[in-house]
Parts: sequence; C-alpha cells; structure tokens
Amino acid sequence: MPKYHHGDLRNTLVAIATELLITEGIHTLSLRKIAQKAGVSHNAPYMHFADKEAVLVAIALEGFRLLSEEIEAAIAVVGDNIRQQLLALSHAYVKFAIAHPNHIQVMFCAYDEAKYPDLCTASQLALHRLLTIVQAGQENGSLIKGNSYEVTKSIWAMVHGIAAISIAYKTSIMLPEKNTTEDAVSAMVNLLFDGISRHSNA
Amino acid sequence: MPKYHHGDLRNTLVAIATELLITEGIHTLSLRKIAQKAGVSHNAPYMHFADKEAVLVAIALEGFRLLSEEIEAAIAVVGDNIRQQLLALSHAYVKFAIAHPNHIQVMFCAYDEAKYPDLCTASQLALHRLLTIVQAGQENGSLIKGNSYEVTKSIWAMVHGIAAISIAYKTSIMLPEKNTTEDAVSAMVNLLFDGISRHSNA
DNA sequence: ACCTGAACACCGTTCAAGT
DNA sequence: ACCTGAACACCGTTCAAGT
Repeated sequence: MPKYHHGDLRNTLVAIATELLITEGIHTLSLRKIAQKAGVSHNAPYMHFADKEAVLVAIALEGFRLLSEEIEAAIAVVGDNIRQQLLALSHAYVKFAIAHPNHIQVMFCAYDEAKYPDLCTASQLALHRLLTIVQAGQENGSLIKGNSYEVTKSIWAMVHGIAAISIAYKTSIMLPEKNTTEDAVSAMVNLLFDGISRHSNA
Repeated sequence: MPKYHHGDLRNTLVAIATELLITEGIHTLSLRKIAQKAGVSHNAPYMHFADKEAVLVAIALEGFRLLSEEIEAAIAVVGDNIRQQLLALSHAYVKFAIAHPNHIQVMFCAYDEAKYPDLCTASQLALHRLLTIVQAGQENGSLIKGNSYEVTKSIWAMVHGIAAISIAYKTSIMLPEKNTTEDAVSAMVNLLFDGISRHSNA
C-alpha cells in the first residue's frame, strides 16, 4: 500500500523501528528486519542513518516527544495547585515508563552526547515543563526558594528512579500489590514534596 | 597459566565476562569472545549457562554484591547520625553507578524475575542496609514514623534516579560543573531528607 | 560430566555497481 | 541521490561426536 522506494523512507524506518521495539523488544530489533518490513534492501537504511545507533537515537527523540505530550495532557486536567500539578506530572512519567519500558530504555542509553546533541536538548525540553511548575511554586510561595534547577532535578530523579526500578523488577519490589500504582507513586513523591514545600510537617 | 578445561570454568567465565563488560562495554560483549579469552571452545559456556542472558544475570548478581560492599564501607566510616549515614549510602550508590555504568546497566535490565528469583532477592538484600537505617531513624525519632518500606523505596528511587540520569546524560545535565558530585548529590537528597525528617524547615 | 567441530540462521557494515 | 547484491567478519544456539 504505501509507496516506499521513494519519498520519505527515513520516517518510515523510524516508525517501523518503533513499532518493532514496542512489540518485540530491544534485543531482537535489527536493521535488517526493519529494512525488510519497509520493503527495501537490507542496507537502504544506511542512506538515512550512519549506523544502527543513529536509528535508536531517532526512536529516543520520538520518545521524548511522546513523553512531553503525555505530561502536558496530564497537567492540563488538574487545577492551578502546584502540588497537584507535580503529582500529575509524576504519575504521567511513571505510567509512560511502565507502558513503554522498551522505549524508555532506548531513551536512557548513554549515547555519545557530542555525537547526538539533539538528544540532550530533547531530554532537557521534556523536563522544561517541570521547571516551570517549580518556578511558579517558588513564586507563589508554595515551594521553598532555593535553586530551582536543584529542586527540578531532585523531582526528576525521584520519578525516574521509581520508573526504572519498577521496570527492572516488574513493579513487585517498588509498588506493593494492595495499592494502585498511583497511590504508591503519590506516597513516595509526597515525601519529597514535603521536603521542598514551605510549611511542611503538616 | 590458569588451568581451565577442568575445575571451575563457571567462575572463570563470569570473571572474564565482567572484565570485558567493564573494559569494552555491553554492546561488544559476546559469549564467543568470553570463551576465547578463557581458552575454551565457543560453546563450552553452554555447559554452565543456559544462554547469554544467564551470564548477564551472573554478572548482575556479582554487581549487587559489590554495591553492597561499597555501601557498607561508606557507612562504616561515619558516625551514628542517621542523616550522615543516609548521605554516605547515597554517595556510595551514585559513585558506584558512575564508576561502573556498564555494570549498573546489566543489573537493571528487566530480566524475567520468575526465571531468576536470585536476582530479585539480591537487589532486595542490597537495599536491606538502607531499610535498617530508616528503621533506626524512626526509632530514635529523627525520621517520621510512617511506613518504613515507603520511606526506604523513596530514597532508593531518588538515588537510583540521580545515578541513571547522570550516566545516560554524562553528568552534564544532572550534576552542575561548579560543584563536586558529592555536593550535587547532597543538595538533592537533602531535599528528600527534609521531607522525611521530624522538625524539618530548619 | 565436560568439551569440541561443524553447521544453521542470523547480525552490522562496507563496497562496487546499477538507475 | 537513492537503492541493490555480493561479500566480510562476526553473532547465539544446536547437535552429533569425542573423552
């Protein structure tokens, strides 16, 4: 149906690669299989990507775009309350990671940042929404005044850690069965939120 | 020099695999190369491991043992103060991860936990030290009384998140240049420690 | 029990050649 | 510019065979 062999093979390859990543996992993902699914020869991808790693980086970039979208959507449905916004972002992040474990793995793979500067900016862009919430909280007095980047990074680390451990150990260690994922995440991040809030020890 | 072909090839293979992992990275690690370095045929490893994944799991188990040792050593040199102990553990964890990025990656790789129950218990064992500190803090009144597992997991998540993001984005995002790694880690985890301490808002 | 050699079905990557 | 076919040096895994 689609006409490959001309037009925009690059995006087609990324789309197929992403689909294969999600359905089959990262270990069985191969350039040859991607090319075959796209109906081109096994080395056509080299017209558009330097090597396999470059394809993974393209998938990672797309992943940061998706993550940003889901975070934005989650924040949009809650009110102005800073703590609610931070909770919504946290839930969206962990849910994304658990729903797309292979994608998150490709996004955090220690690529050469000098080789792929776009990936660095993409990850920073995805976290920019968090920074704006933190700064708003500091301005309206609901968060402590300290370095906003430090506060932002601590939240990111906490949320990413929950996601990473949940994926690696299939949520059984990180998230107790009796609670929902949301409840477990809320309980943990609230401990940090208490630390960065003014008037804590409620 | 060493006599393979008899005796304990299994441990030799794990040792060589670990060395290759550290020196060359995970992507170029192959069973055939490990076997060659051990001086055996390329399928001798199958006498001791079901497949390549089983070798990685063995490396991961060793990794948790090493991590536990470094955490224990770091705590041993500080006093009874709970906050100092938590800081020491945090620093040890992040330092280990940054010093052995390939090792940490293999340790958090989403293996089938039904297939490798030992790995699950190893990761829990490594975190048991953290749990005992939290419980001691709750008993002597320096930490809030809540669920000790929840507090423990929140610290683990925070510290693991710092490590994971630092590795993936080469510390440039996570750890500002002007500070030492220790200072940056301290600043972030202290925000959480404020949340889980009694009498916070110092 | 422990190891080997040959074989199979894959890989990523390169390169000369075609349009 | 964009793609192909053949080729190279690798993989993980299996299996019959040797001791």
